[in-house]
Amino acid sequence: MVRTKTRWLSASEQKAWRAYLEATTLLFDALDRQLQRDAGIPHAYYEILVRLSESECRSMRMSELADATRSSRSRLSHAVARLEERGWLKRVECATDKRGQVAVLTDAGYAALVDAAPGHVEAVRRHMIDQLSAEQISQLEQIGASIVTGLETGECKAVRAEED
Amino acid sequence: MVRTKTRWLSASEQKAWRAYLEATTLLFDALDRQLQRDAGIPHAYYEILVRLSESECRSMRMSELADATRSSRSRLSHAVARLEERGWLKRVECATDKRGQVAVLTDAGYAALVDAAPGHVEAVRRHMIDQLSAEQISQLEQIGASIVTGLETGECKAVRAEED
DNA sequence: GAAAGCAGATTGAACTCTCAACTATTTCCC
DNA sequence: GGGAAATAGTTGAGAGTTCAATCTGCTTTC
Repeated sequence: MVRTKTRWLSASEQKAWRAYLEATTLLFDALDRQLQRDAGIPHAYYEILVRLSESECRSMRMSELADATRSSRSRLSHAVARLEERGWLKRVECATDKRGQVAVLTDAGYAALVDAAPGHVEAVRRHMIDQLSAEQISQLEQIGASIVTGLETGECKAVRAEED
Repeated sequence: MVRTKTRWLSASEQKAWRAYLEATTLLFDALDRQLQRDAGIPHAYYEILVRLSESECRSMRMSELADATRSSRSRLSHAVARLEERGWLKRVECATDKRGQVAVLTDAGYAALVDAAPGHVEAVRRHMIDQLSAEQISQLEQIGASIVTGLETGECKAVRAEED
């Protein structure tokens, strides 16, 4: 592999990257702590409950759920197993595909979510939304969307390029 | 504790939060994978090396390093232990405070960082910087700074408020 | 100048996440 | 139709993170 000259970050780019990194580290840690303390689950598990609660019949195929939560299949399997142990959801076989599993939120799981949501939303609001102007919030949405697009469309290209 | 009415997120606030969450999840996962693959360390460890490399004598007190990397003391202890096993840094006793330890980057650690940096910076550039306009980059810096400020100044207040 | 409390750092256990390997089923295609 | 390849999902091992407990040494206070 030919090593081309590294395009280092400019001073302003580095400053932005570090601010973003620092803010995100602090914020995500704070949110994880809040949820762990008040609901006994990490944020990743909370998201699983949220997605299930928002979908038809409070259920989703494992792979859909993995995509929706931006989680690996493996991570989701482990997480769902833990949540199942608590009785917050259950797995049932998929009717149309014998390989498939469908995760279904139970009433207990829904109740747990209803319980956890206010505290979590308050934390998101206090630590993030309330710190930003309306303008910044819409900027952040745009920024997030751009990054997501880049990562989604760039993956194949990137992988291929690295193999050259 | 009196439960006041939850201030749910508006549609636009929620959209922004989810875009940010999604982008960050994807981005951090991509960066972690890149570093793990090419340098054999997670991003948190990389940051430790960076901070040490930037400081006087390539060394820092453990607690300073923990603050600089926004890491818990415990996490840092474990991480430094791993990096020490590889010979990338070492711990020496602090001259002025017998409780203290100073982490020092070794030549091998510095070499590993020099090796890892180009790939990591390329990944940050490709997945984030290149996806954003110059304006968005400066917006993101501001947004990050605001969130950090909120979390730093808000912590004491928040804790106290919750105990009321 | 001793007791009490505080600060710096580490440890171990429990838990989450990643990676690679694996099973089972479906789809592709000749 | 039948074998190769792709898809769905799980599993176990190894590694990182968190939390609470602990240990040591500094500092405050009376």
